[in-house]
Amino acid sequence: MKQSKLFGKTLREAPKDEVSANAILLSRAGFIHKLMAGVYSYLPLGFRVLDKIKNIVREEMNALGGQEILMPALTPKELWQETGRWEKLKEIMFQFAGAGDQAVGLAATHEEVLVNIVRRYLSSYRDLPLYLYQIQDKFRNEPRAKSGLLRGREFSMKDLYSFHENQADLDNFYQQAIGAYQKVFERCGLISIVTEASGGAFTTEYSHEFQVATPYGEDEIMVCSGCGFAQNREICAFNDGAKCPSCAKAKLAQTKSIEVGNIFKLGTIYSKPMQLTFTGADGKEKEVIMGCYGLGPSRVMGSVAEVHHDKDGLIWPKEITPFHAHLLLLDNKQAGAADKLYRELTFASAKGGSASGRGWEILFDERVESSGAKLKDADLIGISLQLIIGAKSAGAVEYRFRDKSENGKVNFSEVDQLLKKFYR
RNA sequence: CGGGGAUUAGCGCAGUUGGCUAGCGCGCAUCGUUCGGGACGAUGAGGUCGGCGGUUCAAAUCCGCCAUCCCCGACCA
Repeated sequence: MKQSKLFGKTLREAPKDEVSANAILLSRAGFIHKLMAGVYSYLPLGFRVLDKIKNIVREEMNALGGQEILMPALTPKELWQETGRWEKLKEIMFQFAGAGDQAVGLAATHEEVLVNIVRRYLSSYRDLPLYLYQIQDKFRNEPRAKSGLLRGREFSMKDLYSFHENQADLDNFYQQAIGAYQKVFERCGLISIVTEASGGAFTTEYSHEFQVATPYGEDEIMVCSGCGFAQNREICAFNDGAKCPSCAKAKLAQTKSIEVGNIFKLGTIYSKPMQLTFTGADGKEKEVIMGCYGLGPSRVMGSVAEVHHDKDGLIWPKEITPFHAHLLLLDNKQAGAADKLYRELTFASAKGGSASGRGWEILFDERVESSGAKLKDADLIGISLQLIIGAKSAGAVEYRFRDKSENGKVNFSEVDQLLKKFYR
């Protein structure tokens, strides 16, 4: 991608009123655009990052055995009445009149919609277990949207639902899901803390939240530095500095954090009222045991921006960087060489898999701008690797990792190797 | 929903004891000189001053209502 053609511009100044790092930096760098409180558009750079996060989620959900589907956001009142949630969720759900005054609502979650589908197809224990998920925008009429992407009224969510014939099978899958979630967050460059939290109305057991420590988080958790025990402060019976109830060695420390995922054992809370049953091997009809597993890609993106930045701008972890490299042309005398390198790196063989095909995602800054402006923009945008062609690089290519871990020079012919070493 | 702050050009802001044609910086356009940490000069385009109503000879400026955004709190399957 040539940067002169890239839609979206960096802003020298932070948007008025924004305070959170993710809102300021993602806006300034041209990743997102706010339409109204808690509702954002994703511009080309932001869309690339969000898409990469979603694809990581897809890979890990598929590895769990999940099958991706897509459900509607627009839903009828009658469906929600089966579980009593039309009333229960009326504060948080956008509910309004559709055609002919039919009452409809934008789904804030999808248990009812999915159970309605599954009960149509599921009849035998042979159909279980079953894991279905979607990545879709959720709508929640939050009383107060805040902190950029961290709390929105429309936001991206991956929701996985599992269906089992018994509790033991759910328990087993639930543990696998915890592992998959940790893998997703790790790949996105986040350290997630598996935190026990209230099961809410779903279960007397704890649910588990995946929390990322950051001062801009709205949750508070108690974490043991020794054994990894963590509880949401809402349910924790111990105070900051108390001895860990789990390992009895280290102390608990209170930390602000942002919840990027939350998983629940639902049991039969939905299958019972909606009559989702199956016939067991013994010929008896039983209620399906369910679990649900939420993860917010847009909130992950905001959290990464909160955690990975410095005074100059964003610092994307390599798996979700909008481009593999930011190629900066700082010396017009070398425009030809830079353009040649850009074409070589981005060239993807038509046949696919050919040795000559590189297929790297490169943002090539060939704009008519001062060198200073290009360097500033590159740091603000935060692509993991910067490749600089300028008077100082003297016939070679200077490279810098945005996290400042490494820099140096390589020959033009060695850039592909450098990329391979870092990304593959 | 309670409390606080804000709303003037695409973005960030100045301008109120009410007064002539509403300014500045960034960005944008044209030309020239620049080019390794947001270059410089010249010229130019761009505004129902958030909305509605009121006071007045006269309102960005005073008064009332409303809307929106941000922060703190409440809330957060």
